[in-house]
Amino acid sequence: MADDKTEIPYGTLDLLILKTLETMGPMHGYGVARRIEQVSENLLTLNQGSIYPALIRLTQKGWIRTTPGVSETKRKVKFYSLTRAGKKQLGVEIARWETATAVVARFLETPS
Amino acid sequence: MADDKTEIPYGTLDLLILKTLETMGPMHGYGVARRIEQVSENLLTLNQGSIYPALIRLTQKGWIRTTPGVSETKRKVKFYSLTRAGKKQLGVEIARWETATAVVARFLETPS
DNA sequence: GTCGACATGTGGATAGTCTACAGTTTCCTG
DNA sequence: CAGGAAACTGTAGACTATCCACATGTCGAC
Repeated sequence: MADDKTEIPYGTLDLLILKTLETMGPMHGYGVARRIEQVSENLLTLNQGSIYPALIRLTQKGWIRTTPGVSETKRKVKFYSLTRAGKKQLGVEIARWETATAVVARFLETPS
Repeated sequence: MADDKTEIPYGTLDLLILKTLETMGPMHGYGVARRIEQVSENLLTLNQGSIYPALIRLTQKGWIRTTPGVSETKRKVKFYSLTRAGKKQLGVEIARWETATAVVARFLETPS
């Protein structure tokens, strides 16, 4: 039991959030979390304890910005959206991820 | 700023070590580190402070075993080799890595 | 009015990397 | 043969990003 559960690959949450905002436009945190679970077909379960600290971190770095608004369900929420710096950062993160996977792939290709 | 330097993707060091030992047979820690840097074409720089704790961790989990020996350069070294459990674990780690990359890839495929 | 889903947050634990230091052995060079 | 470089093993402490568990508040439905 228990542990076929895949967790967010360490360090990729920023990437996933930025990409989600780029794809979907402004969203509130809860919605981002839902979207991430949905796209991953529930392979990833995203705790609140992960998403909000991450959003705060990204805001502090200037990659996303919040604007107050009202959700589809009429609740007051913070909408997060990509800044220009965030869009640039997304490119950086994608490149980093691709480098990382390429390196690991090179090991796995090696025949035993 | 400064760094385009790629670090070991968090959590993959075990995988890289196990795979290296599977591919190369018994090696000492220093050799494993060198091999990892070499295969990655120096994209990854593996600190001693990372490799030895990892080797100890893997030993404690029973995935690798040490035998004393002598290196090609005539120094007394510990040779590390895969145990049967380690070989099995390697399969687990590979599967986990592939799941993780597949999930992230699904996000990146999404057109902006 | 209260209950459940929506929504945002915080505190502490955990884990795996990093930097930086410390030490031994063998070979090479002057 | 002294001294240093390179091979080789290790430890301590910081840091970062995730996790789990808890706390708070809003709104619509019943």
